Amino acid sequence: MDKSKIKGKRRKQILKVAAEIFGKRGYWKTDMESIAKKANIAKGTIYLYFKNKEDLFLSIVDSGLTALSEKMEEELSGIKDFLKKLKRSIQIYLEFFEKNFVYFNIIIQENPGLGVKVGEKFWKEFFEKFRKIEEDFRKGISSGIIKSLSPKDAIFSLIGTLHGIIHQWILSGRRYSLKRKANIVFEIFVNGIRRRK
Amino acid sequence: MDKSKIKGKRRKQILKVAAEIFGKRGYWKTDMESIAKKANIAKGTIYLYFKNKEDLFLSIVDSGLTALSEKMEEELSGIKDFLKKLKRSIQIYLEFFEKNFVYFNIIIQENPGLGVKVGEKFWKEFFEKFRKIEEDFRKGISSGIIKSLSPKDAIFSLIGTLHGIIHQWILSGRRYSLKRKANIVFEIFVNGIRRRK
Amino acid sequence: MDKSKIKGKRRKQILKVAAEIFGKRGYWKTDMESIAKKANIAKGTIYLYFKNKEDLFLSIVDSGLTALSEKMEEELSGIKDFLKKLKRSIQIYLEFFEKNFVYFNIIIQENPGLGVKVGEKFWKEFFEKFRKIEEDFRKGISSGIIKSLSPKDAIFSLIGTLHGIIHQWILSGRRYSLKRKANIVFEIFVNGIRRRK
Amino acid sequence: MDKSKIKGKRRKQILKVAAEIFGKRGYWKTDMESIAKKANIAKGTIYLYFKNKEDLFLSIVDSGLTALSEKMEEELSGIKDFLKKLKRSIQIYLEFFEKNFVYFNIIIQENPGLGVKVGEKFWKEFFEKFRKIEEDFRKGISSGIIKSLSPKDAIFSLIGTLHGIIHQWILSGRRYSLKRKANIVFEIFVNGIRRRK
DNA sequence: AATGAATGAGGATTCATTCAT
DNA sequence: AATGAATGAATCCTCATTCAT
Repeated sequence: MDKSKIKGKRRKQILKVAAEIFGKRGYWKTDMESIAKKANIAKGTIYLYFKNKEDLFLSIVDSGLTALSEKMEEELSGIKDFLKKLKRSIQIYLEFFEKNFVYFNIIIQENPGLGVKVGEKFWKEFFEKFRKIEEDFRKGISSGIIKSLSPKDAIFSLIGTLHGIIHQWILSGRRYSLKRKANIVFEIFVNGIRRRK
Repeated sequence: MDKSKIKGKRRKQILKVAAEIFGKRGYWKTDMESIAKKANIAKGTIYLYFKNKEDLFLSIVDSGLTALSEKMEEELSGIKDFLKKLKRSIQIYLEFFEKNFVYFNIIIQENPGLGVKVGEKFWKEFFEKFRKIEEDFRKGISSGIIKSLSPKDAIFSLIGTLHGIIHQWILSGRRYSLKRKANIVFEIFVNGIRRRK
Repeated sequence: MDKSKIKGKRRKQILKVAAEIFGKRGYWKTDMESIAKKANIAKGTIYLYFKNKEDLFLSIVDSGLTALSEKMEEELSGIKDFLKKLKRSIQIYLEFFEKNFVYFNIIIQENPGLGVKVGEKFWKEFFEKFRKIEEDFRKGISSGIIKSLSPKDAIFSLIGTLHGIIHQWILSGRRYSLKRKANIVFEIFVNGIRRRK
Repeated sequence: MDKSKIKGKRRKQILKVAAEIFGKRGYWKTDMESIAKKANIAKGTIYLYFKNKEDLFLSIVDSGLTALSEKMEEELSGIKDFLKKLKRSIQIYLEFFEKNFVYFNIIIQENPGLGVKVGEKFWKEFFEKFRKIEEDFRKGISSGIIKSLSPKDAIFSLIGTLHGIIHQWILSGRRYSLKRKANIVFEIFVNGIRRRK
């Protein structure tokens, strides 16, 4: 393994450990010392890979958003039918946070009051990448499958619904399978937007 | 005006000022000094009314939740019809956060990493008080008005949808009337849960 | 004693203690903890009176320069004769650093590499206030008492000579009276080292 | 070229680069990383040639003092006449710092608060080597050329005057030739500022 | 009750130095 | 000899909380 690979590995190791702690304690209750200790490295080493605490945190957010984005891109590219695409999106979303539930706190809830607001970052960047979904909604509307409503309203409602369901799952102690809830979200959401004759 | 009333007044003044700053800067970026200054009192005075920073913050959360609860209790008591009640609930919810939008950050988004988690507090306490809604859902199901689904799923979906819509409103710079969105939320949510023949 | 007086006193106490330590160890080897300890106060207290370490240091420089300036202003105002004035200036200068010799390190030698360079500050600000000396030199030249040479060259030579003498005094362990050297400096500067018949 | 020569070369290269940075930023604001980068070597390599940062710095001081000493030794050996010797000394001194002005900061001004004080080192070592000058002064006195004054006072005054002039030159942005000031220094020092009829 | 000066634990960050490769 | 990743001691500064007045 060459050096750059090792460097990448170390970086990832820090990201992983830090995500776990940030996810558990939140940005402000997490100190660099804890991350270093858990990663079995010295405090200073973190600063070789990340400019500062904020940079480390935002790198986690970024890597999370990127992972989710890529997963979606990859899985949805082949699906043409709007409703099937929607259903698969919901599944992927829930699967992702079931598997990476620490990211839910980090990406969605955490509001570190930094220069960049993470919540904002999520809502903006995520939808930047998924402007296609907005496009899909538009097509769905024009094809008569779904009601004539603002695509933005629809998307924010959907994401909101998903977050509500994830929240419930976390509060209940994550004792059931989150991705099984995909059907319910789909059912509630779609039969609300589906046009009836 | 007797002393206890004055004391109550001073307390409320602090709560109000603190809510504003917490709402703007978040829990961790807010310092007691700023609150004292904005309230034109000495730092030490805050500690006569609140045990510590956390207590002050949670008192704001409480007062917010109480205000919202009371408003709902008051407005919904006379309504019998489930769908009308639901619609009014949505309206009140949106009206409340349009008027008190700083509370959205405080009650919903802020995750101070304190002993008591605020998000948790919200989802738990709020629904504690609104167990009635769950009851209403049950009735709605048994009367055949709505589909047979878990009341919890339904409520979390609804609240999630509402938060999504509020989020969108905040990100857009609060440039439109939030309560006008009540119809859309109702439409999306209800026509999803309404049973069709 | 009213509060502002007490506050002024505390400030001066910190300045005094800090000057001593900065003078002994230099800017970079001095840590805030040491100053606090020697002043019998908490670290944080220093920050109530000074924005940061740099501010504290520059305040010392300022207070030193001001004290020296005021002393000179006060003592020289009544003297008309150029050579007498010059002699008195030399005496005051040497007396000042004999009494406040820690300031010699701080004001003259220390080069903390801060935004404001202290040496520069000294040479500039000090002479700003003593532009009169330059004026006096000009008069001395036009009246034929002294040679026709650049006043700036003369002043820098004089100050340089004084610093050389102070340096020698410090290196020798300050075992003799510095102000007794005033005559020698005056003699060398005014008449030179060459013997006249 | 044999190995020891290469080693000497590498050492000199580091000294040169380090002198430049130390001269510009001062001891404390200079970090080993910057020196390594500018010298196109690894940080660790510096430690093969110098024990530590302090050693590197003091080596620069030494090399500077040695260069100046050797230059003087070389140029003054043939001159017998005291005043001519004095004049040439002044010229060499100014020439040296005009050419190597970064050394002025390093040798004269910098006060790193190290175990060995550089200023002290300068005044002591330099005069150690130039005890001859003291001897010359003594001869000058006994031959009646110069006044009967303490040779130490005279030398410290001279060096002080020179430093004042160099300081002025640096503050003015080094926009004129420093060695041209040799005459003025000589004139002031030897004959004083008083006009003779 | 109110004040605000004082406290000091806590935490981010830097950087000289080491050492395995 | 050379490297540069890793170390961790050192240090500045913040801010919630206390308490004498």
